[in-house]
Amino acid sequence: MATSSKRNIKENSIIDAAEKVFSRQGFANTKMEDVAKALGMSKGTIYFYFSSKENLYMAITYRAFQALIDTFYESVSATKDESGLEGLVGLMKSFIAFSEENFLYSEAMLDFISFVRSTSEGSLDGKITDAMKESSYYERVKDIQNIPINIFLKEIERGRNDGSILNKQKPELIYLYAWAGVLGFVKLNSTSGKKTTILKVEISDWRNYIISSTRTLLRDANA
Amino acid sequence: MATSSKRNIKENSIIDAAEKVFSRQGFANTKMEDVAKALGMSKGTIYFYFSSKENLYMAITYRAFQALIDTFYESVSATKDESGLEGLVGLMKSFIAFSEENFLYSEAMLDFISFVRSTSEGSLDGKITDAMKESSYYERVKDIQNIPINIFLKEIERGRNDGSILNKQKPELIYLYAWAGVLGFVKLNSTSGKKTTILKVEISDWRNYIISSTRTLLRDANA
Amino acid sequence: MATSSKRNIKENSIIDAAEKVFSRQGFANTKMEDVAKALGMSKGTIYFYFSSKENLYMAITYRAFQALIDTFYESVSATKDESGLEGLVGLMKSFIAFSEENFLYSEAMLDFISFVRSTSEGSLDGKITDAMKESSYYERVKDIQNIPINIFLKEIERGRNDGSILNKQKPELIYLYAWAGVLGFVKLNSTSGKKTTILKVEISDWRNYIISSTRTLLRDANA
Amino acid sequence: MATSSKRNIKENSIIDAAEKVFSRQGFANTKMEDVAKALGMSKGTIYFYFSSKENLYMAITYRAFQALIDTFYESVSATKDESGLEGLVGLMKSFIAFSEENFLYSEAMLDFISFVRSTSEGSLDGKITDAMKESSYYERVKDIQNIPINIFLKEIERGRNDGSILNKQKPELIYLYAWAGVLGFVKLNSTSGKKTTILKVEISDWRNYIISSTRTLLRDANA
DNA sequence: TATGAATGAGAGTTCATTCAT
DNA sequence: AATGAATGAACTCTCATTCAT
Repeated sequence: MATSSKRNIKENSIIDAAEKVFSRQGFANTKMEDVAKALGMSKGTIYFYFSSKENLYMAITYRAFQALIDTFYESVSATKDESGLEGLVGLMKSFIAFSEENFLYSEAMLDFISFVRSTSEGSLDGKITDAMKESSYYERVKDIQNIPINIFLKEIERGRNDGSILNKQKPELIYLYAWAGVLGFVKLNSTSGKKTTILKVEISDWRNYIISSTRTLLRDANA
Repeated sequence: MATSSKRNIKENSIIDAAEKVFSRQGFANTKMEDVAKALGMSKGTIYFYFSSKENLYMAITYRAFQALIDTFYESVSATKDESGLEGLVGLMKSFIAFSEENFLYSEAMLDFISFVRSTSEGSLDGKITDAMKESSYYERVKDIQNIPINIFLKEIERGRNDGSILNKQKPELIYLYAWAGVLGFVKLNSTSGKKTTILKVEISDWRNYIISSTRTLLRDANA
Repeated sequence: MATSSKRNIKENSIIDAAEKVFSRQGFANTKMEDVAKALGMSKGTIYFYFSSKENLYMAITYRAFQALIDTFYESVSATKDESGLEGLVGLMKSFIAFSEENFLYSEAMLDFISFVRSTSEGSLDGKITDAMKESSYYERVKDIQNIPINIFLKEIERGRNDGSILNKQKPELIYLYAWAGVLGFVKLNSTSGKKTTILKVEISDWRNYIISSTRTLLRDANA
Repeated sequence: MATSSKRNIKENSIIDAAEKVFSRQGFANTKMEDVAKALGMSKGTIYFYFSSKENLYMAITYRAFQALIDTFYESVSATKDESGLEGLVGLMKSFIAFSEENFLYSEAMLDFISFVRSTSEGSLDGKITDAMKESSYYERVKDIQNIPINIFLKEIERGRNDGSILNKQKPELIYLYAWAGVLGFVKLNSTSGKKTTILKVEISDWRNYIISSTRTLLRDANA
């Protein structure tokens, strides 16, 4: 445990640094050298902990899912005394905040699902496929990727049971719609630095509108 | 004029090929060599017409905006006898179809606005900035980038005037919300190859739900 | 033809240089950079002509077999009026001289047959296998690898027919025995630089003994 | 002595493991890590006992010569009541069997003599030279490298004295000829895995032919 | 205009060796 | 004695871009 946790600490510090550098420069524009420099260590050391750049990214992806799961559980717990609708609204708020604060995580999760979708059919480039799949984190991520979705679906069910959600669409569809809206929101805002407006719209107004639309749509039995 | 149009023809054939190759393999995974091969010409020739890979991408971006503008005008024209709400719904349908059929265009437009947003503050990597801005297409794209938005906004106005749209939000906000939803939709579906479902949801159901939500939200005075 | 031969000239000049550098430093100890420097060109240019270091080595291997074949044909032609035994002796002399003058060729041919033997059973390391087999020269070499052997075997047959060779062993066995002797001879002499003795034995005496043993064994009906 | 022998035991177990791994994968393809893993110890520990990878290989080389010497002595002892010719034939049989069973030893001995020959003139790469010579085993090997040769030569002398060997060539030359034949034999058979034929020739036939040729040549006063 | 050739600055990865404990 | 970490120089191969003709 002692040894193992020491190693874990180091691994985590590497992931920490990698997150920062990838966030700033993007995955493709970042050399392993950059990550090493940010840590004051040598490239070789990073490879001692992570077998490849892809694997390092996968580790970040794993963190991303874990963090989202934590965020979701916290949200659910905070709204457990309110209606299911408010539970869902809480999830949406959390999701938006999470995605804005961790754009890299948002990208990583998207990359992952794109990757999984693409490879389940054998398209895409062979080498990337292998590099990804050989990552020790790949399976781990696969194991937890659906947890956020399930949390979301459960809240929909709760809202239907308590009558706060009248929308009759398939829960998964509602999730996809919500996810897409959040994804588009952060994509359009990304690399915006400290900007607070886009197209003369206050980003906070947009954020609020996503929430209010969610309410509107969930309450509407015909939506 | 004669020379110029000859040149234009050549340029367009290069863009045609580049679109195909980029669509298939993605921009980053495509070498200039690949584009040249697809054209049966040499790399050098491409550089005779396009100063850089970025510039070529910018040319595609320009086409993307042009194509979207055409699509939007056609939609507006096709629904000019219907209500403003239906005009907007028509735009949404067109937008979705356009994005699905031209994922590369969708990406290019997103890249462009991300780029513009990022550079107006001087963040991002220096080299890309220069390469992009030196592109002869850069200014051209800047000139037309807002036309789709304006078309969209005009339909909202029309809908408000004819009473079919009761939603009181700022038109730009409605546009952003719509754009984000479509963007998320295609992003989550991209690289899906021939898949027709995601998370057990029929993609066509999702598409329909985007439309019906649009109607719901636009009609709702409190949304 | 003009273009093609120009390219061929360049390719050959690269192979020329590579031969020299590999001969001096060995394949493994030579960087592509070294070959490039020897040519006064850049690494990239070499990769323009040869897809990999392995492929360059394969090109050398191809040359090696071609050169041996030429040498054998010349020898056969020079001894066509003598007995089959003398024909074979001539081949041996040629073989020895060839191997001494072109140690790299000797090594390359040995590597090739070792490689072929090893892969026909699927042993060896996967990556090397692929790199080798992807070489455009691989198939070419396969096509000609047996020609020297066949020339050798034909001379044995001729010698049996004219009564100069009485040895009754399987021709292939005689070839293997001869090959092994020559191989061992050059291996033990390799990297000897300008040395003329080994173990106080004059190399020329050794060379002569190989020849005389060949005669002795071929003439002997009981050997 | 106690400490020293403890150390010796450890050293030997490392050499044991290294032999296995080098035999399987070859020296160049083996990482120190692989050897460590095979031993269940760390790389650092290996470096505690062996100053370098080369040094470890030198230790193996030393073993190789020792083992060959043992083998030769045993053979001589087993044939001491037979003629000198049969003694030599026995040595050849042993040599062949030894080389086939210990291909790594065969390679190591060849590398050693190539190395010695090359450095006595200062050719070859500087770094390897230093690494080799700094090896504590280097001198040890030098001290015993000629023993197998001397054993061989003594048997020739014995054969001449008892009249069983009529061949008048310099003994060292006979040794070189024999060594080369065996070396070529194992080289051509190496990496052949479990193959029992080469060029449609049974390897056992080849083996037998080497022996019978030896007899033929040694008996022949004019060879 | 067009092309084949050439360039050269990387980029990821490897691994023998060293070091701190 | 032993180990896990750390190092950093190599090394192959890539590819946008440029150049000479």
